[in-house]
Amino acid sequence: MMLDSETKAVEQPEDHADELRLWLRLLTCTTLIEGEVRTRLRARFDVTLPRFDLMAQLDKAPDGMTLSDVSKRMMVSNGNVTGLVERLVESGHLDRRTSATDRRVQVIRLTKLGRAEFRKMAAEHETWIADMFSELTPKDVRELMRLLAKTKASAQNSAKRRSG
Amino acid sequence: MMLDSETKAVEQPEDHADELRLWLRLLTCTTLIEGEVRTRLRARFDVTLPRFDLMAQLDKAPDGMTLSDVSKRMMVSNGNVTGLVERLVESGHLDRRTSATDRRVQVIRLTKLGRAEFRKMAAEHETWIADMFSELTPKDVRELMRLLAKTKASAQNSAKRRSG
DNA sequence: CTTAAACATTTTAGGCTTAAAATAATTTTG
DNA sequence: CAAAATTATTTTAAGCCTAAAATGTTTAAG
Repeated sequence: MMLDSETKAVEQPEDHADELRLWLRLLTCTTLIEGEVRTRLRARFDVTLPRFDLMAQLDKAPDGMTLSDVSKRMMVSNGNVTGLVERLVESGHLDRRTSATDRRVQVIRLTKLGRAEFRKMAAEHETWIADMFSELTPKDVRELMRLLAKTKASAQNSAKRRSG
Repeated sequence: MMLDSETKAVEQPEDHADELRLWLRLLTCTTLIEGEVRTRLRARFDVTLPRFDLMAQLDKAPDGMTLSDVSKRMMVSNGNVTGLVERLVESGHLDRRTSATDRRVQVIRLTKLGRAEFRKMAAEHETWIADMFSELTPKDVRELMRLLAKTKASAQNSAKRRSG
C-alpha cells in the first residue's frame, strides 16, 4: 500500500535538504580555494584572478582566440571580457587585432611578455592547488573527478530544460 | 636503485596535473550552478544572488546577526556586507540596529516582509537545486559530501599553513 | 586612570560582473 | 539583390567585491 506521504501525484513539498547541503558544501569549497588563490596571486605577483584565468585560456591557444571563445570558455559575459582584455592590452600582456576575414571579430593572443609572466605564475599556482588538495588520496581525486563530471552533466541538462 | 628522476631530494617540478584538473572541474560545476541560480532568481523574483544569500543567513538566525558574523559566514569582506545591508535595509527587507551593549556592533534581522519574501524564494530555490543534482543517486550525494568535506579540511589547512 | 591594543564597521579606490541595449558586420532568405 | 535575421562586440547602468586605510568604540596593560 502506498501512503499519501509517498504519493507523487499529489504535488507536495519533497525533501531536498541533502541536495541543498551538497550545493552549499560545493560552494564553500570553491569559495575557499578561490579566495586563497586570489590572495596568493595578489601577494606574490600583484595580479588579479580574472586576469590570470584569461591568460590561462590564451596560453592554451597559441593561435589566439576570439572574444566570444574566451567568454564561453570562462563562462562570463561578453562585456566582462571586453574590459578585462582592455586592461591586459594596456599592460602589454595581450595583443588584439581584428580578424582579416571577418571585421566583427577580435582575435587576442598573449604577447611574449604575457606568456613569460603567465608561465611563471602558472608554475607556482599549480603547487598551491596541489597543496590545497594534498590531503586527498589519488583515489579520492579520481572519485571526485567522476562525481563532478556527473554533477556537471546533470546541471547542464537542468539548465537546458529551463532555457529550452 | 633509485633513478634521479625519482629522487625527491632534488627539488624538481612534480606533476600536479590531476589536482589542477580537479580544481578546474570543481570551479566549472560551481560556476555553472551559481550562474543558473543567479539567472533564475533574477527572472523569477528580480533579486540578486548575494541578496538571497544574505537573507538565507539571517533566516537561520531569528535573533539577528552582527555584520561580522555575516561577513564570516558568507566568506566575503566586511565592506561588501556594509553595502549589501544598506540596499536591503533601503528596500525594507532588513532591520538594522546598534547593539545596546556595544556601540560598535550593528545587529541585523529580516523584517516581516524580508522573511516572507525569502521563504517564498527559498522554497523554489530548493527545487532548482534538486533538479540540478537530479542525476546523482543518493549514494553519489553521500560520497560527494564526504569527499568535499575532506577537500574543505585540506584547503583550510593549506590556508592556515600560509597565513601562519 | 591612561595609553595601547584589539575590535567592528565604514570608507575609499579600483576592478569585476551582469543584463540589456546599442552598434556594426555578415549571412540568410524571399 | 534587398530586407531580415544572426553574430560579434561594445556600451551602459547598476550592483558586487576586495584590500587597505580610516573611524569610532571597547578592552587590556601598565
